Amino acid sequence: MQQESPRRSNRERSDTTRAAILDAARGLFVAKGYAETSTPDIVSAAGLTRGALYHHFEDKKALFHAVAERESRDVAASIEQATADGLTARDALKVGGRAYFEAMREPGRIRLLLLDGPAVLGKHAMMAIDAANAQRTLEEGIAEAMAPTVVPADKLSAMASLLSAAFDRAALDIADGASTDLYAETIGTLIDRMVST
Amino acid sequence: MQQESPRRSNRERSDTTRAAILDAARGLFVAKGYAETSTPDIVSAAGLTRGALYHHFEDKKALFHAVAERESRDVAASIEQATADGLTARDALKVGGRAYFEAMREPGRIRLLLLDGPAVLGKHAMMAIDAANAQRTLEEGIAEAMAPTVVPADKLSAMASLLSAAFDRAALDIADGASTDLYAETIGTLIDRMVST
DNA sequence: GCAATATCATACAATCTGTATGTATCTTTA
DNA sequence: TAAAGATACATACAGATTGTATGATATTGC
Repeated sequence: MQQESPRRSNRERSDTTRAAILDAARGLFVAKGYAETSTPDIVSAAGLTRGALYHHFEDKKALFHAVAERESRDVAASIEQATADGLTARDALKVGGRAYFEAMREPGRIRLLLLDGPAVLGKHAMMAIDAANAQRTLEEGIAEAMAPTVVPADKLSAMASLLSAAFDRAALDIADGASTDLYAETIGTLIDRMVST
Repeated sequence: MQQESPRRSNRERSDTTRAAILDAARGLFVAKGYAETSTPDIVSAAGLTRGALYHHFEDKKALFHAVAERESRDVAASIEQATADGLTARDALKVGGRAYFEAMREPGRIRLLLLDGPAVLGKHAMMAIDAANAQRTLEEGIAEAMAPTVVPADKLSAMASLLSAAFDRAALDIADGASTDLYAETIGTLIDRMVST
């Protein structure tokens, strides 16, 4: 019979309990929503107590922030991986969009990142979480796709924001049963026409 | 000195207290958000007690639903008024969009309809509230603008959804300080190119 | 090895939500 | 029109939740 773990470093202890809390919280936030999920539920699912939770996280909102942040990083990683190779800017936008749809099909991400996130953390915090760079990536993609035409920065920003909103809505509709292919094609046409001079 | 109101019908009593609760709730939901607003706060602001609130509304969520519904009706009325005259379908889309931006500048509407609404009531309930017809109106406008080209229903639905998402995002960005003219122009171009055959 | 600190559990105070109950006012009807 | 019932609203209560304060145990630095 093995000893339970005669000596674990603080770092190691913190990492495992933080991960346990994050995992349990994510599961419940996804299943019941942020508001309907209680901290007793979370720590109970994690096999801990509320003391651990409030030691590692400022409050319930900070815990949600950490969950959303990790989720957003995972989404960003999926997209980055899909668009790694040498594509034209226009194709990179389309391929990245499809990768985004695919990533957002992971159950719960819609709720975490598109529904509860903006309400709980505010639009500004969600934008900061949003890979912190999705907007910039889109702007660069659009600018490159429209080259050599030069678009003013504010106009470019507006186009990127609108395109990003379209991607988000597409993910929502797809989660509601709409066809991924239909939306990929519709957005593809939208991109083509938007960047055409 | 006037008598306070020696006799008021039940209908009249209900209407005034319902309105008082709705007004107070709207103000607090807008100022602090749904989650941070307590029912004691609401009825205190309305000069009533929680008994009245729970008599007229099933629960706090139902009260929010009523507030959001009224707000959405007001927005829809503004748009309808702006697009009443005989415009081409394409222009009606643009004018309607601008009217939407203008209507959404009314403080609080962003938070009620675009941030808290989807999280508190769910995407489905918000779509049902959404004038119940905004999506349909957009679909008709797009179809008419693209005539005589005939677009399959599901594709039309996708286009309308994406356009609606763009309008929502534009309203959000404008509330954050972006230029209304810039977004009106950018979306106008988007519409032109989207409906061009 | 011992003080200092980090990790986590337990206990507590302040709210908040929804319901149950009570009272006054209005409406129906015999 | 007077009693009976329904409606409008206030008050009281039970259960649950959040954040904090305090306590115990394990780890780390000196």
